[in-house]
Amino acid sequence: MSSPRNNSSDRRRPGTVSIRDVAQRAGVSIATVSRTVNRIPTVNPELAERVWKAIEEVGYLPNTQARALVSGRSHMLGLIVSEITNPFFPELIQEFESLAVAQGYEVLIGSTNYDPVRTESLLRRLLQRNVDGVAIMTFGIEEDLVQKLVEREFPLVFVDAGPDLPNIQVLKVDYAEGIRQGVQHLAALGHRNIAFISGPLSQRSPNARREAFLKSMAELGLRVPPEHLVEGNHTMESGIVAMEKLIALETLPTAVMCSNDMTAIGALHALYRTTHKVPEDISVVGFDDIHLAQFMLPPLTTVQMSCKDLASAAVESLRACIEADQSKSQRKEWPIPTRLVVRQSTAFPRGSLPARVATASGRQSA
Amino acid sequence: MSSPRNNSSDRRRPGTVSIRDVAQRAGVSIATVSRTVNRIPTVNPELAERVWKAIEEVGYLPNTQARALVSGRSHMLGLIVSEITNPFFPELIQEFESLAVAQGYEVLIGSTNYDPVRTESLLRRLLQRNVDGVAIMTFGIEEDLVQKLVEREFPLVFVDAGPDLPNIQVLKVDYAEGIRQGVQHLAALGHRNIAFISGPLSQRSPNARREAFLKSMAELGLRVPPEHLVEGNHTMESGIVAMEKLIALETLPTAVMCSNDMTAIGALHALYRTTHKVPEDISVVGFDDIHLAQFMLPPLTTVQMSCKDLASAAVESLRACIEADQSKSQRKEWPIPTRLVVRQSTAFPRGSLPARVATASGRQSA
DNA sequence: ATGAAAGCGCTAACAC
DNA sequence: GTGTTAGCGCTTTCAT
Repeated sequence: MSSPRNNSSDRRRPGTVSIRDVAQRAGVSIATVSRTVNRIPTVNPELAERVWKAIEEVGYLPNTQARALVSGRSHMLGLIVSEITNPFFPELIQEFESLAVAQGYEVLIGSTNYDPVRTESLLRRLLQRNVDGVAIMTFGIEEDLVQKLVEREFPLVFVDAGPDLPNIQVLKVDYAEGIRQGVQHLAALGHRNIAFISGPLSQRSPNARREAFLKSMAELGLRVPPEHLVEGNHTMESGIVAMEKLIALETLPTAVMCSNDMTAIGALHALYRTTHKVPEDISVVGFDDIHLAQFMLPPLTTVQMSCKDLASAAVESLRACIEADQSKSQRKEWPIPTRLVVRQSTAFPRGSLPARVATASGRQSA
Repeated sequence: MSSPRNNSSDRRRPGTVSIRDVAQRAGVSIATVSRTVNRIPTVNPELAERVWKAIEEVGYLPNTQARALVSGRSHMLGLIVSEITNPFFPELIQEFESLAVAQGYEVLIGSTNYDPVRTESLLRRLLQRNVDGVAIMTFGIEEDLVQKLVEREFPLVFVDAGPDLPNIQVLKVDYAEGIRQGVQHLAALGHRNIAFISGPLSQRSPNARREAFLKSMAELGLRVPPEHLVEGNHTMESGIVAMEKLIALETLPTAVMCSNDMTAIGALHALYRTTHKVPEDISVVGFDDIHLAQFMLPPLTTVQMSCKDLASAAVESLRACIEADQSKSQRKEWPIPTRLVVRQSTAFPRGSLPARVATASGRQSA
């Protein structure tokens, strides 16, 4: 009658206790322990008490892997970003993680680094790990790579755009409105000559931002000469390069709208190396409102795309998708609002009456 | 004789194929499939061929959870950082992740946000997920929280310091040398009046840096008045506050050494708001060499503590620990070197002969 | 209400 | 060399 299993044998890590240890200690079956842990209401309160006590005593922690294996749900979420060193993402990740953990999910983070090979292997890893859902927050990913996830009907959430399929959620950032907020702000200050530094136009979201800029300008009846449209790639370095191109122009625009904050920060740096002062000679507006923006010199006026909104919509939509009856889950779009945050990188264009007033009152230079 | 198991039943995700599907398709047993996948050399090449073909055809991906359950190894590594939004960490994470993935490990990232409650739950999650090892890169964590990990003999790697136990690896950053490099650089330029902005002194590593500063100054026979020792908390905000305290002093030091880059960046900001110019009036040195440092205005002179070195030592030591015979794994220290990166936030103190020369040659102002 | 037992997908003895 | 089988730790019928 002796049990063939020896609890302290095998490759088990020392100190690891299983459900059986708890059952034995509490003098109940493992089923009862399982039910107690999962708070099934039918367990006798007295037994439950004993079980909890035993759990405490032996330091039992349910093994997530085993749970996942039998339940078919891993309680892990995949989060795919383009590049973790881009300051926009850590803030998003942090928020996403907090929310996910609060809902009982673990997060597997992967960055594509814009490398399709890396992305492919990343997706395979997520599949093998059996994540319950994946948030693809890369602002541009090759659609065919996502094919496998789609086939297996993984709940998926995209930013901006995604295949038109069931089980897919899309976070729609209102670029049109966000960019318009920036442009209108500049126009309201009196700017007519506004340049735009875009992100990589091979991607969807940067493209949407550029289109939004052109549309906003057209709405105001403002012309945008082609040389005022410079392509960057959303890095600070590319912002520097792009701004240098603008500086080399015969006539400097009086304001620059940027596709994201890092670009704007690059522009600020390029300008710092010249005699042009921000905002006196030229105004700069960013997009994203990353943490850094408020600490720039001068603090950056920018359009806020709330990380919190983005992250919470992502987690929420995935959770809904996962926990809903599979059959009735369907594509849904979640609007993500934007708002203008006015700081000190924008001002009236030099030479306008309000600018002179501002100058007279000491705003001009430190 | 009909199989009781129906492959397309249950909660299994559509498109999921198991080892049995492959076995059936290839006309072999599941054991042979397993052996093939795990590249056991004894399998008949002809059969292996058939198995690989079947795998390809049905799109089989081994289920990591099941593997982990039976093998006792999850192939997951925990990575604990203090705060993912601190720019130092994303770079570390990125490197750590790349290396871990290259070794076949997944990474579970957690940030403590300096919150013991959060940290506790984080550690519990890692335990439940059965990670194979944990890197604690927080520069300061309550030791008793790590107790459970230690008990279960999880391979652990710490930065700077950790309990003196087997299975524990320690990454020793050579602060003494790093800080000395910074101080010597300043001294070589002619600075005698050097202040220090520290990190939170309740933590080990900031303390070590401060001690190193005092020692380096003493070595040079330089006195440090108490008001030149300001405590910050390694954030940009605290750097601003600390620098403001220094600015309020009767005589401004001619140079400031900072405990980390974010602090130094804060100092730069505080100075920007005044009439004091960097580096003409005051030199600033950071520590870490985060990505941002090179893009500051002016680019920050700093002491590099290589993320790559740190990450690779962490992954390598964990891997060694995990894959080694448990019995012979023992505490080991891994030295992490530092090196000075001279940029443009440091110069000769104003009034010294070389400074006048520099001024004359147009270095003074833009 | 509780326990026994059947698996979840896989690896590793153990037979042949 | 290959197949059979016993679990890994857990959840969940199905009896009782």
